Amino acid sequence: MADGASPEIGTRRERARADTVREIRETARRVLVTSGPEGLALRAIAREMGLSAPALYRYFPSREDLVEQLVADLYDELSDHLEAARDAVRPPRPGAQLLAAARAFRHWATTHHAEFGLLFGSAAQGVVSGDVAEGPAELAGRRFGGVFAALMAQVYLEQPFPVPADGELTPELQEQLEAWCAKLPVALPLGVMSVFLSCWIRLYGMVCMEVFGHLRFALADPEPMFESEMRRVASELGIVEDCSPPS
Amino acid sequence: MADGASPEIGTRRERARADTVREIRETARRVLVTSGPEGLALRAIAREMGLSAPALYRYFPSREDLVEQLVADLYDELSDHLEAARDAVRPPRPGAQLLAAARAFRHWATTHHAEFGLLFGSAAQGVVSGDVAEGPAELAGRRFGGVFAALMAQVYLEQPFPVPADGELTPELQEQLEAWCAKLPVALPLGVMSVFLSCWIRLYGMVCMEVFGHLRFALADPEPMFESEMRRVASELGIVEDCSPPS
DNA sequence: AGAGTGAGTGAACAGCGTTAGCTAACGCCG
DNA sequence: CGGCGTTAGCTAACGCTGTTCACTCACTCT
Repeated sequence: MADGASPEIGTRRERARADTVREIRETARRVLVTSGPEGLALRAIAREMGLSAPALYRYFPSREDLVEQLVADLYDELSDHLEAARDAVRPPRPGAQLLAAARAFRHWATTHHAEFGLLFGSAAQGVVSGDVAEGPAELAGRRFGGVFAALMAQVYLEQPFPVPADGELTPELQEQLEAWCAKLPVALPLGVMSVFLSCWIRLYGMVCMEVFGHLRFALADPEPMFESEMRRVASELGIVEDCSPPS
Repeated sequence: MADGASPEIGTRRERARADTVREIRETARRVLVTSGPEGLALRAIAREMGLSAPALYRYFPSREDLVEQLVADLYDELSDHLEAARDAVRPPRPGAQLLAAARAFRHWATTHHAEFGLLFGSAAQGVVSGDVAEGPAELAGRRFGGVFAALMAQVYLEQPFPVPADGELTPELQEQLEAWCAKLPVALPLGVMSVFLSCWIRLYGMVCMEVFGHLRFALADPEPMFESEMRRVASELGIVEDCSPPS
């Protein structure tokens, strides 16, 4: 999807190279799921595809770059998953679609622990890097976030839900939200942005806690709590459609 | 605090050993902050205290156990920090204390990135381990959670806030919450437990996203958003006290 | 005083990311 | 078709990691 180059382009060598790069990414993906984020070693990837480790340096300048490419691939895969769930909703009302995407997010996370850990855990570049690295991972991450943002906007535009007026927000928060809004394609009331962030925080928090095991102190099976949270969020957004999960 | 043994106890050797263990833990802590979670190497710890790496195996059976001990220490330190913030609130109304603890949590997280990453990131044992390991880290983690749980209970007992009735909860969720409630010292309505979890999810989600950099796509400075979230949560809990941060 | 225990050591193993230097095959151009 | 430059891949090596083994030395207890 992001690498949508027709296979007939470029010289023979360039095609072979592109194939190898693709194979490396697929193999890395496979090693990730079988060995976990900690076992994602260059040598393991090379071994898996019958290469020596230094050979990979012909294709990626360092392990970090390879991992970043993998992160981008995973974000894309996750985005595809969300969009598929969104588009499968009949009738296509934005509210139901938003809930479907949220459930798809949790489903993907719980069935792809290693991948989720790589994307959203602290192992990513997140902990320390101060400036916003404009790599492919960042780009793919934006696409992922955009899926939820677009749905949220549609929900609001179709049927506005109660939102704090600009005056109710702290001046500091207004400033932050305005700066963000300026980077977005469509302008929405600042209150909508704050509600979107709030909802996203709840979804992220819930799923992260479940996958990282920080909910086991209370719940053996977090799904009912997840559904409860979704219901609360949905009611805050004025979503009145059938909220029962598709199961 | 957790290791409250008087210094006069045990034989000479036992005291020396306890001192060394303590020194190892302190050194590990120091290495963690200077080199990050990835740089927390046995050899680095040993080097820092003029030892060879294998010497540490006299005190900890593996690096994993040392890290677990460190996690427990950090949980204790964080709990102390929260309790100090809680106890500094005058007058000591539970609502204001809960807010103070939440702010102290964020403050500790943002000023202790490496430590927070070790406690709450995916690098911990959380991603894979299926069963609940009853190590010292788990115990210290429970103490940490207990600070918030106790405050929440006090807030409710002093002035009950609106809470879903048992009948409004899914049977599955009721079951989960009852199982949890059975492990707790005091029994509270299931609705309170669900609201507590919901609030904790929001706090955890907000702080995790900020520290792990998953909020930079929107906010350069997440503090105003954090305060906004706290205000929302507080109003849900019927907390009407002065909500302004102490700054 | 002699035995035993335990702390600490260096050497070693397997694995990691990464670099350097080499070989051999490939594609292109005259 | 012959030669040349590019490039994929290799091995060897460096420094790092966690961990084990065999050993020494000092301290403790009988």
